Amino acid sequence: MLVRISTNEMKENLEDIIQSIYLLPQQVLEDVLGHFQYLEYPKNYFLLKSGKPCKHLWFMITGAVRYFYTNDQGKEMNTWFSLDEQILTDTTSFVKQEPAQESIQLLEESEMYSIEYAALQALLQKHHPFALWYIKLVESHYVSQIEDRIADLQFLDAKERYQKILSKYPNITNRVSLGNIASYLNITQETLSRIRAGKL
Amino acid sequence: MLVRISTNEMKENLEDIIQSIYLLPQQVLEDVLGHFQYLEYPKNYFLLKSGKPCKHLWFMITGAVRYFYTNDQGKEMNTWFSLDEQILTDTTSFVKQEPAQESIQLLEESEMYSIEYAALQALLQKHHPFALWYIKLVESHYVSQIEDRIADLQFLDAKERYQKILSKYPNITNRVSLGNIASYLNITQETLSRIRAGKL
DNA sequence: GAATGCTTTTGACGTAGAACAAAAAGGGAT
DNA sequence: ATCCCTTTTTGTTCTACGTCAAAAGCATTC
Repeated sequence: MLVRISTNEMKENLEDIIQSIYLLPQQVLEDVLGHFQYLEYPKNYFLLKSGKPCKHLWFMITGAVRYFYTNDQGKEMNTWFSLDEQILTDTTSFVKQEPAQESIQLLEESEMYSIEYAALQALLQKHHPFALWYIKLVESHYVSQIEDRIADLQFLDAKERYQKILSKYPNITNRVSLGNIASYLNITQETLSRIRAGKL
Repeated sequence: MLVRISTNEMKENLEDIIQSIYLLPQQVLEDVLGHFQYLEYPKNYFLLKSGKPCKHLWFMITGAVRYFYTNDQGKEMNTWFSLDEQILTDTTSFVKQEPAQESIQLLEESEMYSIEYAALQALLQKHHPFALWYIKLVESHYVSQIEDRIADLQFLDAKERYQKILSKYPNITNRVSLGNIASYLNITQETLSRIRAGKL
């Protein structure tokens, strides 16, 4: 499923998000916006399958996705959730254009804008302000989120990590199954069920 | 301790490292090199203390450092080691210029080049190619390393993580104490000692 | 509303690694 | 060599969480 909407309607949402990262001159902004596409995808759709290079950077407007690895025993292990207004990509695969080790799957029907790797690279070369914009994006999106996550994994136990994701996404339990959350927390669903029941 | 060496001597090492990230036009390169400083610090020196904003990006030439948090109980917990030719900074603190949550301490006498945050920002605004250079730096240094680390923490047990750091830094056991490595692996030194002895 | 298939909960038991304690093994200095 | 101080190893006990198994809850569909 893929729906295009009018350029005007599209611009409003996306423009705000882009300008909130780093203000671009009007002329650069126009050029940039022209390279984004509006898309709607159904529940369970794969934005990215492991083994393929990640060719897009997505700006999700509404929806929910999970990132996951498949381990040697074939078990899927969630590494991340993003709900609603978030920037999505497999950073490692995207920046190197190498096969991704993880997959990105929708947990709900979702709407988003996307830009292709090649278009992004061309814009970086063409517009100095866009390069500065992208630096801000990488710094704020990739880096800060990810470093937080390391500290969590290293210092918090299962219960604390559960509380933390609940405070980040208070309604996550209504949108993501217990099994998926347990996988993200790297505990079994039985253990998460007991944490939830207050037995741990 | 702080030693300045001649501009010529300095340039050679640093220039290679910089150009290996992304090739800069000669004129931009000169401007950039002029903003780096050569430094030597003694063992146990703190490049960064938690609570202070991280004002520098360091290019270590030789030496060894640990990154660590201090938890609520006052226990120091290592999050990372860098040995020899590595780029060092507390990314989160550096990009936001906010107080750092972690500290960076030398484990050996070390030599490095550094550039200040303000100088870096000015160069990014001034030179489009330097902005492209910095994007490469962030993508390769910050992002790839960090994402690997998450996968390790999430999917590998203590023994596997130990083997992995050994394969990254084969001689790490000669340069970093067992206690420091155990803290990085998030296990006790007793457990690491047993892993080393093959009893686990 | 019975049947079918997911998701979540509960129970019993096993285990990796923590915590605590104490012994052993290395270095330097004198 | 001897003393002192740090680092590493060994032994014992304890606990959070995993594993396996089964039951309960909740939707869909016929």
